[in-house]
Amino acid sequence: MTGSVTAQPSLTVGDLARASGVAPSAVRFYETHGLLTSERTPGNQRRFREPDVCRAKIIRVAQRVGLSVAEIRGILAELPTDPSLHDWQHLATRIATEANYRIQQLRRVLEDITSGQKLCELPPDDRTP
Amino acid sequence: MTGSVTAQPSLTVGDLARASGVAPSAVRFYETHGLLTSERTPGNQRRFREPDVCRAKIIRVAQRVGLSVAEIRGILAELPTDPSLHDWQHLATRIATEANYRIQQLRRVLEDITSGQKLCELPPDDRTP
DNA sequence: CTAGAAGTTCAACAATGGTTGAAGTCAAGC
DNA sequence: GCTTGACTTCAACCATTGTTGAACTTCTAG
Repeated sequence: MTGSVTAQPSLTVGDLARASGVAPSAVRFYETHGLLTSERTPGNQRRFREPDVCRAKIIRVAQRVGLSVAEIRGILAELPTDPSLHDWQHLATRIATEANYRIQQLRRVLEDITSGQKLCELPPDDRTP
Repeated sequence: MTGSVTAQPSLTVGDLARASGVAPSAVRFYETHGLLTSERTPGNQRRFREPDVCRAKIIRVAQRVGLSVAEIRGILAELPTDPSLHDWQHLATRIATEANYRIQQLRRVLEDITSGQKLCELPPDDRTP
C-alpha cells in the first residue's frame, strides 16, 4: 500500500547547517541539548530529516524572541517527530505568545522610565527655601 | 558663599547596596567595569555619593531593557558626575529609546512568525494531486 | 584599645551559548 | 582501494554577569 516510499531524505550535519543557516557546531550543540534529534548511520554519523531544517530555523527565531535553549527545548519537545501543518502552526502560536509577553514586559519597563520620578527619586534640591 | 556645606554624604558599598537594591558584589562588579565610580578612603575603602544610588537603580532598569553592561557603561559615561534633573531626564530618554527599539525588533519577529509560511516553508504535501 | 562588623583583593566557580582545535573515522568518487 | 572532504568526540576556550570564599585590613562603638 505504501506506493513509492521516496526513501525519506536524510541530511548530514553539514546539509542541515547549510539548509537552516545554523553552524554545524551549533547543530551539534542543539542536539546534545535536546533541541534536535538525529538517527545515526552504522558509522555513527548523524542523519537528520527534513522537518529538522524547520526546527533549526525556529530555534533561531525563538532565540530572537529571547527564549533560552532550555525554554526552546521545552516547546520543541511538544512537537511530534513528523509534525503536521497544524503542529507547526501551534508552535508558531506558542512562540508568538512568548514574543507578545516579552513585548508587554518591555512596555512596562518603558512606562516605569517615562513616568518621570519613578525611574529614581531625584536628589532633593540643596537650596531648601 | 557656600553656606552650610552639608558635608556631601558618602556611602559605603553596603550603604549603596542597601539603598539601590543591588548586591555588594554587583556594585563592585559595576565599579570594575566602569558603570560606577567611587573615591577611596585613606584606608582604601570605596565611598559612593548620592547620585550613585540612582545610577545603580538605572543599571538594573537598563538591564531589564536588555542592554549589556558595556552598553550601559556607554550611556552612563555621558552622565555628569553630579547630574542635573535635565541630565537624568536625558538619560531616561536614551533608555526609553532603546526600549522602544527592542520592542520594534520583537514586533518584527512577531510579524515573521504570524505571517504564516515565512516562519519556515512547510514540507510539501506528499499527496500531490 | 580592642572586638566585631564591614570593607579589601584575588581567584575560582557557575550558567548560558556556543566556537575551535586535535586526533581519529567514515563515505564517495575516481 | 585510496584519497579527500566531511564527519566523530572531547576538551579547552570565549564572552557575559555575576557570586562565593579565603585571607587580610579598616572602621566604629563601647
